[in-house]
Amino acid sequence: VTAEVQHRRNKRGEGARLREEIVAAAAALLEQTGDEDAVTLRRIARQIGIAAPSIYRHFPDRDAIIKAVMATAFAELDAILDAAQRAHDDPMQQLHALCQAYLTYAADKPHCYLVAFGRHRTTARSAANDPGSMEDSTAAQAFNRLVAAITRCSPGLPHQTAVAVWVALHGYASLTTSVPAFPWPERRQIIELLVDRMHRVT
Amino acid sequence: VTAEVQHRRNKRGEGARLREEIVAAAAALLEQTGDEDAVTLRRIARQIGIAAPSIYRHFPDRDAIIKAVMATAFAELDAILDAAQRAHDDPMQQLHALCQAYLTYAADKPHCYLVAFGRHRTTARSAANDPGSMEDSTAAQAFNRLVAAITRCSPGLPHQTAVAVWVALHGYASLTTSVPAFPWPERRQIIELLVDRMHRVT
DNA sequence: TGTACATCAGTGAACGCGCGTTCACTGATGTAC
DNA sequence: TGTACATCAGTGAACGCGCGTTCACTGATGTAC
Repeated sequence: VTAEVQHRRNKRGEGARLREEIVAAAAALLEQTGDEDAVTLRRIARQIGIAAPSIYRHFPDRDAIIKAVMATAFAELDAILDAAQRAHDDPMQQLHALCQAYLTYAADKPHCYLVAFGRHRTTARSAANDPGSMEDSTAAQAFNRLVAAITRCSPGLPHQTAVAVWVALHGYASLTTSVPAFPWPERRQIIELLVDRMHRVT
Repeated sequence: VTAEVQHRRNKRGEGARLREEIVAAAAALLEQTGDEDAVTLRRIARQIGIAAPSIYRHFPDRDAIIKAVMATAFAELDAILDAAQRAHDDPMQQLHALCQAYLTYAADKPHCYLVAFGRHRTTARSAANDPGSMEDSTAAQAFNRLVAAITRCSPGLPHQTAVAVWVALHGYASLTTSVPAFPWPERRQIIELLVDRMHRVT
């Protein structure tokens, strides 16, 4: 198992293409293995069919690749949430669509999602050096959509309610991946239950 | 940095003591680093002040140590939940205490908690070989306490409601650790909100 | 149209590292006589 | 009470591995003249 594919050399000026291939391969590796540490330069290189040092033309070090993968994942999620919201006019329908899209994304790329929202180590590390880093702010951005949608639906205590909904969505997304053997209710059922009970300020 | 402490040789028949020290050191390492892969035989040995091969008197391989740490964590959590529940007679107070205890444990040992309930890789791996493994069943055990407590409080749809509560607790526990920069509500507030809205079948 | 050359995309060999694990061992200690 | 010995707890050196990263390089390709 030396190389999965033989890589075709890019043309003059198109070297940047390899950058995308590297990020895509890293994301695929992360999704397949579910292990951030399994995403090594050498495995990425092997998957693409290039030599490992070629990566250094595009990234200063391994960590930069991981960060690029995270940035891509967050951008995807954000785009999906945005699209889901725009598809409806009614605030309640928007909220439903938002939750649905959130869980669908997490189910489609479970490990990318888990690493993106659960990488305690790097968050802990980077939080010491530079608080409010990319991850935190983009996580906050995804969250702010939910806050806004929930605020539109229910007049009272929007922040706490939104936190409760987000927290439950994240918990469902995480646990269905971590403990698949459990008899989980359907996505739609849990969303209906959550939204139904949460949005009413009785 | 060769050895943190010089380890005193155990007396004849008391060799089993080292086993506990190994598990404790591994748990401490996991909690400090937040990274399962940082728990290496050599680091454990260094922390205790023994030679790395000495570990093989007590564990067949590295994986067995990690499993022992997980088993200990689950046992602790279960004992804590049990104690919280026994401290009250009223079902509603029991439920509150249970949720409180759950979140307190997760806050005290955040990384142990996260790895125990979020180790997607090993769960994925072992689920292939032996479905319904130790982790799953013990996770289910912790969960079944919640189901029982919630069932006692509310007559309708206990399973889905219990899932919603557990899922929200897990999400809160995970995200407060992963995204500490966020303006999280207090533990008590989120519990009151959850229990209050969830247990009423309107 | 031909040719020299700068540049760009990518390579192969090598480095030092920490790791899990194996092996043959050492030396203290309790026990049998 | 003394001593030989089996056993138990733990060791030091070594192995092969995959890793991130560095280095001097190769060879195709577009461009200037």
